[in-house]
Amino acid sequence: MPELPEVERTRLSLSPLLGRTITAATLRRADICDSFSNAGTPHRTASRDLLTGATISSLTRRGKQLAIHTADGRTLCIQLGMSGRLLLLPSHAPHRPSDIPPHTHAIWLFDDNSLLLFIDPRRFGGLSTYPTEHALLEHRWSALGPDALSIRASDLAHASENSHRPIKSLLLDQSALAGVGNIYADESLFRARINPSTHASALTKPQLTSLAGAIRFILARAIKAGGSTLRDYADSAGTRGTAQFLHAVYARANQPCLRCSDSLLTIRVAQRATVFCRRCQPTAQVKRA
DNA sequence: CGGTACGCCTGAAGGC
DNA sequence: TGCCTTCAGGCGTACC
Repeated sequence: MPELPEVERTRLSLSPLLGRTITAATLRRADICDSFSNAGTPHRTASRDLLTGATISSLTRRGKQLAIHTADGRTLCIQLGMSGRLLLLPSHAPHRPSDIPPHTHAIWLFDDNSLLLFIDPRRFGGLSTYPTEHALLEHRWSALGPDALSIRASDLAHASENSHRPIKSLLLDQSALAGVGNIYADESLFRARINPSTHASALTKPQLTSLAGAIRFILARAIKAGGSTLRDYADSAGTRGTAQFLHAVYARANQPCLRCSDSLLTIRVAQRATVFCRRCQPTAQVKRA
């Protein structure tokens, strides 16, 4: 389940594509792709622009979304969803049909004979194409909050104002901050010692500062570790991550808290399994005189 | 309109 | 052993 660290590792692993030209592209499942016209209206057309003929000029990321930019200005936005991944097959190996894994929905061929595959068994991910980078920023990324990797306490304060939602629900809201999913939300809240059910507007300034720092730390550390490989995540070179071994609470329900040894609890917040320590992340107490 | 509920989809895992 | 059910979850959409 790729979140910001896994998408960032995927982005970094695609650097061999810079300067390469797409000589052919195949869309094997049309329903994973949206195209945007110059007017910005999303629509599904018979021919979708998978950047054929274009030369890759840069690779960017905002939150969990990845964008491939080309020298002629076109932009392809890739959302990995829950089970999506990219696989880059290098040019020195001959490609056989058996090289193409199941659930491969799009294939790009490059001028050096390398192949890029978009694989997504659950199809929660997808591709969106834009005629310009501006169209991507205007019509898609404008809906995203600030990138979680550089989130500041003031950003969280702004998003938390007058919000009665549980703080975990806010962290998962990509329009509030972009990049945090269920895993890193739980990890960040544990590190900041904040109860996931706390109303966002009830957080104190020190708590917001702590939380922003925890989010940046947890995400940066996970990137360094290559991302979390829980089931089958790997970057585009096939390299798996080890950040799952750093998790303090995620998927550790009923196991001892690494800080106090109390048994970790599971509850549901915002429809998501949520693991926390009731002693290290206590429910906010009403202040008494 | 802020917030919650649901459905999409497949494979892993658990129960009987 | 094997079939059936449940769960996992990002995110768009429906709903109160």
